[in-house]
Amino acid sequence: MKKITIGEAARRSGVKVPTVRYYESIGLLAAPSRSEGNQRSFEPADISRLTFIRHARELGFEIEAIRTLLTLQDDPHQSCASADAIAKARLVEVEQRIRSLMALKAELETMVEGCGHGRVDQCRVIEVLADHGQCTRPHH
Amino acid sequence: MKKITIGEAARRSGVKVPTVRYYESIGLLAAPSRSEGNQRSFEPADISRLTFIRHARELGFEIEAIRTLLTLQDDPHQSCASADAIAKARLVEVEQRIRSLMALKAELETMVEGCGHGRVDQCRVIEVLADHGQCTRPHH
DNA sequence: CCTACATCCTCTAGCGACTAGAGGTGCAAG
DNA sequence: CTTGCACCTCTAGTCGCTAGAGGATGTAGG
Repeated sequence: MKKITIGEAARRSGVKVPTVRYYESIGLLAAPSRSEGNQRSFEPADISRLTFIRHARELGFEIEAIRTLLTLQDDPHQSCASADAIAKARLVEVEQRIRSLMALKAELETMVEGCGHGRVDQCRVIEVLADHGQCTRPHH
Repeated sequence: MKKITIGEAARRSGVKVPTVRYYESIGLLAAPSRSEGNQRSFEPADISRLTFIRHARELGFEIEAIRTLLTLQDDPHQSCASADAIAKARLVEVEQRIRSLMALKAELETMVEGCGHGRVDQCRVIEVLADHGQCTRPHH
């Protein structure tokens, strides 16, 4: 068994070194064994776990959701309903966020298009911000 | 001149009371005059400013960007180019965020659809998270 | 005038998920 | 043996608020 250093683990999993330590500190990752010189020595399973976490984070799952997903993964005989529910909830969140960002985009476009590149007193950007009634779509 | 209390200002601007104080503390809003009993007394101009801030925050502008936008608004003879640049930068950010969320949505949908509602060892949700190679689209 | 109650005040600490930096140790190559 | 990088722990900072403690003020009713 060759020792995997934290730097190596970071490179393989795509999680940054301080973040690996952070995950250990909050108990998301079990504390690995140490070398004689007190340096962390990871197992291949830790790399998988870190990769799992990174991927879930990229998908926008919160740490607490990931914690739940990881305990599910650790016990493969459990029902998959919780995992499903977590993913579905995240999907709803993402859909809502997209809708809200689309409305935002429309408003920003109006602002930017309306900018005559002159002085501030004729600037549509400032104007729209100052007076919400100017928004073409009432979205918030 | 009738005195506008912080509660009244919050109600009129849609910014919460502690947030109004927070904005004052970071210098986004000038410190208002005080009543005999040391209570804040706002002017109508403060309400406009708070509304401006709230609107800009809803559009996702960062506090520092809003600070710049506000100084622009305070001096209407300046060129509108900075305001324009800030808005455009925000637009680009929003567009990128939308694209990334769309990719995410697609991946979450695959996960949720693939869930057979059985046990974890057959669960696509867990599986996809564990092994990124399973992603249909390589987006990150 | 007194009391009840809402609203106000300041101050500190906490949230999530890291990130940065100080100050020190381990280890491998030349 | 020294150079220099990677590692260690610990604390504090980031952003934009939010929560709570502990106390003062303002207002309406009796």
